[in-house]
Amino acid sequence: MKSANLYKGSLTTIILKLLNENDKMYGYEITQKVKEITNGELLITEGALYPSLHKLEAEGLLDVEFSKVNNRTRKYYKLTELGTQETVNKLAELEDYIKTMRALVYPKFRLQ
Amino acid sequence: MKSANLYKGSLTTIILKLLNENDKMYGYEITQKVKEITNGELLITEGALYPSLHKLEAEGLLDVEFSKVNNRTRKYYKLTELGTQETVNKLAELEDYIKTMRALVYPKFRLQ
DNA sequence: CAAATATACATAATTATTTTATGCATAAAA
DNA sequence: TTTTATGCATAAAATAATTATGTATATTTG
Repeated sequence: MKSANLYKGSLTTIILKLLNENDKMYGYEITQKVKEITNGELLITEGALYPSLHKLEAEGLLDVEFSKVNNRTRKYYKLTELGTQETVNKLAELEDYIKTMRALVYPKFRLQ
Repeated sequence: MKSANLYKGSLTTIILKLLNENDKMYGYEITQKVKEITNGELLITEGALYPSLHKLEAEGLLDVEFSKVNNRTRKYYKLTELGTQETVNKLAELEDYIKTMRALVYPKFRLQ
């Protein structure tokens, strides 16, 4: 997903949140949306994205729906009920992560 | 380092920053300090810590110094000049990461 | 006093995630 | 007509962490 490897482990959170915002999206669209929002800061590779989408689907967090546009196939993903719940969890985990990291790197932000 | 895998990729940043704050530390001390600062939120495993310290030393970011306390050996690490520079980079990367993730998960925080 | 816990380091096997490379296919632009 | 863009997918390799061990000494607890 990029050189700075802090993004490792963040892909699921990103996918779930984008789907929460956009109702339904297809893989390529996700890569472009992330590129756009981050001004090219973060580029999601297909080798990371597609396996991740497949896994989320297998876990029942995403539903799939195909459609053909301009003679090209799109595979749309959308959140299931369970996926929406997991989105909430993942966002909370992100907040915890940020809070904890701030406590570690800015001693003034000590927790407690 | 913990269940929530957002921490993957953050260990180097944590180690470097702690050494920047504390001048010199030994491995076990680092695990305890992280546990303390994060109120037990983040537990660094030895299997992750020691290989990471060895790698940072091999890259010339850390210097090593042994000392014997209460008949037990401690291996103290401290930042080299290069290590201090890298600390600055890692902290900047963390800020970028947080900024980018906020842009992704809170659309109101759009970059640009 | 014996057993458990804490201190202190280290590595190997496994697992998980990502990068890099490759493959297929169609459409649009240069 | 070749390159770039759109669209999916997977396999090999790299990276990083967890889990499981191993060694050794010190301290605490029952």
